[in-house]
Amino acid sequence: MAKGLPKRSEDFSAWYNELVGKADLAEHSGVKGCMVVKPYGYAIWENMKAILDQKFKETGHQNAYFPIFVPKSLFEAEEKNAEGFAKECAIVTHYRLKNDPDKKGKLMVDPDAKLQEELIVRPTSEAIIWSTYKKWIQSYRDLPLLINQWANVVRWEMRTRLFLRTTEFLWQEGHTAHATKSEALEETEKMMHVYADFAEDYMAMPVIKGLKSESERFAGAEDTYCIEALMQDGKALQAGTSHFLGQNFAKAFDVKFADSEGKQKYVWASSWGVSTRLIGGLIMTHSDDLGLVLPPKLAPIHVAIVPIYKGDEQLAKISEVANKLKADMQAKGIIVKYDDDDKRKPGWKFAEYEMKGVPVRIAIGPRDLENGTVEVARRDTLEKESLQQVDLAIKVEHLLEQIQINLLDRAKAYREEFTNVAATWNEFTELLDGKGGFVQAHWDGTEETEQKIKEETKATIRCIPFDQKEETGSCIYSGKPSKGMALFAKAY
RNA sequence: CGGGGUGUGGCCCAGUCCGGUCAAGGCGCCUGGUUUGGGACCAGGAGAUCGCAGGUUCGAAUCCUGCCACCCCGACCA
Repeated sequence: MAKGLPKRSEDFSAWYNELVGKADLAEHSGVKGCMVVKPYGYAIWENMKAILDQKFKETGHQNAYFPIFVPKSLFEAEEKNAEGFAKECAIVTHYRLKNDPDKKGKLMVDPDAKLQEELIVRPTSEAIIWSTYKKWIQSYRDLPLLINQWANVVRWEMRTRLFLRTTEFLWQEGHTAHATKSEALEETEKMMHVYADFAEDYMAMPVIKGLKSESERFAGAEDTYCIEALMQDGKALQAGTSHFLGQNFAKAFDVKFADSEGKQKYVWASSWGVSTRLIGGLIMTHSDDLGLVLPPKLAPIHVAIVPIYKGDEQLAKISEVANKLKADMQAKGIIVKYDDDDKRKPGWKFAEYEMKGVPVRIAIGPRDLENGTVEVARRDTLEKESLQQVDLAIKVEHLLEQIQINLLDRAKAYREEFTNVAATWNEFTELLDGKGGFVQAHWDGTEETEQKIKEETKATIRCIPFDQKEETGSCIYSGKPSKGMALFAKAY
């Protein structure tokens, strides 16, 4: 692994790009905008997935799987949804290749194999799923229908960045159907909280919960709830969304049920999703100029043990101690890698595990053998201390908990420092041009104002936070009356 | 879609302006040895039709034409 990263302070974007590569998380593939998620990066996703999946099941959802292709006629059924995604769709038009008569050894699309109806590669699955729900739902007894899907989707974006915005990405999408509006709203809200809890409890990434403005709302939704996180460069990241879909899809796909009185009614819906983008958020929340910093609850490896030795005999003695400590830690559910690879020197390994964000590193050398100690280094603070081998597993267990807490505290403190209230337009622009971060300000609630602010400052309304005191004021831009504050930021 | 850039062993890249032992260097890999408390060192070795297709020329990584791909910056977006 090559050494050294660009500094965050000098070029955040280059720092991020190189970190993703050097920490062995992902790389560009030969396909435009599409990434290869490498084993170490995928292990993080698997951890996220396992926890989220458990949370979905605890909240009553079941997993299912729907096709990657959506026939155009289904896709266009819900007009707003179709319109919103139309300009970023991959479309399958043919189903066969043939040998090119003009170019030996080359293939060409067989013009005779044109599909009667084009297939859209799903950018999201509402259409295909609601066309299926029509068959599944007849009675109020079939409701609520609570389904989640783990899948890949394709959105043909102009510009991509590893994890943050790739043409193909992995995600989960929940699609639920309910008998009443209030149930659907409750579900929408519940899943936003599930996401927020996951972000804080596992990713150690504090988020702001709120409502999207109309222009930022999901195409086809009545309301979009979201969680917004703040990255170390002062830009916001939309980390998850939960949509209240009203009866839009039920009407578009004619999904009705008979209520207990036998009356036919349209069902109410929600959909919600998070993606591999969370990994980008994880990176940009905690990592430093030495590399990745991972919260223990998501780290593929909790502890790396590095032996420091001269000769096979000494290595054998160290290995004996290391393996015993490893077994003790594993018994507590700690994931330990004992790295006795003789081809790498300790210094190389130290740098490598720092780059990969392993929360705790333990070094064991001849001095430690004599003293019954080990050297314990924590990734978050880079502090090192010598600890007695006795009860090490318990100490490491506590240390991992402390690291998890510290990362969240640190991220919260950062966010607090970079969340400011602007009372005047001057303050507003100065904050956005200067330190960046979230800026709370009164907004008149109109799309025109939102658009003008975006044009002049590049900042968008990330959300109207739920957690704010009722307070009237006047719009930062137009001076018109405002019923509350919106949260602005430049965003990814 | 605009602007910029890049394409040379597995990876990073020199060389391209000015055509001629130019296919260099570093990392990695293989062999052997010495090393090991913050990215070791020595010796030897393997590995490239220089993105693709044409063209100019005695001769092309280098010049010309066309094409393709990817990256970065913007607009758009999770």
